[in-house]
Amino acid sequence: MSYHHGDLRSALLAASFELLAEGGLAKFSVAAVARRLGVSSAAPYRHFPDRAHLLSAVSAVAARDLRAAILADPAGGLLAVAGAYVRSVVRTGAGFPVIFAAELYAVPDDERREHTRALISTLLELAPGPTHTEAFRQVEATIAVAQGYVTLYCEGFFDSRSVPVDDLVARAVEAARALTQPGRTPQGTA
Amino acid sequence: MSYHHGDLRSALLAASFELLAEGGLAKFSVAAVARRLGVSSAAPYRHFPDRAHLLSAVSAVAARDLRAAILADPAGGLLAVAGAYVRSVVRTGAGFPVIFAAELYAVPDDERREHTRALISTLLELAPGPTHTEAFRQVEATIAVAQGYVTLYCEGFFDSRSVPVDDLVARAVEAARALTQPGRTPQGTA
DNA sequence: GTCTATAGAACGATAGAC
DNA sequence: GTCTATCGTTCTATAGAC
Repeated sequence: MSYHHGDLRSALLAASFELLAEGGLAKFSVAAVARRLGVSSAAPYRHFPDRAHLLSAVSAVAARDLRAAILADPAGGLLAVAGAYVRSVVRTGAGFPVIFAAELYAVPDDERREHTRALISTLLELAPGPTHTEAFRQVEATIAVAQGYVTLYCEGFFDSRSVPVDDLVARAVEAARALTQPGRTPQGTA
Repeated sequence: MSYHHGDLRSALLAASFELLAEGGLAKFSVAAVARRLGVSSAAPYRHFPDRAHLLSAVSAVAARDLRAAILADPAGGLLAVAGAYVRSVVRTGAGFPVIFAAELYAVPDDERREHTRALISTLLELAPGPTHTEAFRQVEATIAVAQGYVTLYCEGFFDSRSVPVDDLVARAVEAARALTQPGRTPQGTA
């Protein structure tokens, strides 16, 4: 080992996203990240005090980038949320289950908290409303269907070779469109 | 240790579901299952040759029970699929990501394959169609939204104390209703 | 059919050399 | 700031006693 990197911190984050995209949180480990970069397993601990803080930094970047992707999507509104979510998360492996991972709740990282707050705020602004509660439900449903497609895709339920990401995005957007289409009657489960 | 069980095999399956419901696949391990039952970590290997075969048996039971729950749901059709899926999977922890886990693909277990085949078959029969392809897409979307709600719920995105399972089920069913409502125009993403 | 004991691997994290 | 080396833990799986 003789790796001298200019910015190991950034490299660790990039490698973390690679690992997450390939195998999800299950395959993520500090050791694996270090291995991928050709540095010792101790090196990451110079930049992050422990595994949780590394994941927290990953969460912050994921939240920031996801928000940016949503705002840049020409579809706009919740359709942009669904489309950008599926496309981003399939690529980075870091969707809500990583961004809001339970193991991060107790990690005091102001930067992460600021980025996740901004993300949620943006999501709510993109929902048509009319009430705050209703907007929240619309965001919920949109993220749920997008995350659902991502989960099934990443777990191999779709044949990833025969279903390109673009098709997956299209299906999620189509589902999101149906979810918020006006004229339907939201009533009980009976 | 002095545990003599009449049917350790069944107990191992039950304990596996408990673990999955509490912590998902991440917290599942043969050792943890044994620990929960108060038996030695070697005991499970008398009933299952390895971890993959234990999980395969879990998958078979999950597929069978999920199919039964769907068929027993008075809502019928894809609404029953969404409702029963959310309710069952929140309780058992074993949804599609477990039933069709990638690590099971190479495990030759005829019983599991038969149960999963029957499940898929039932799902397709419940979709309104009209074409086979369209039915498949409808099932996909329904499972995606149901799995999405489950994922967000289990990852703690919802406050599990303030959102009872019944509410979660209701929201998923409502979303599924929107997904298959007639009159909408399935077109491209533009 | 369950136990004790153990081998071997992966991981989180730390100490100390450089 | 990275390395080597190491400790303690958890896990999968096997061997052998009972």
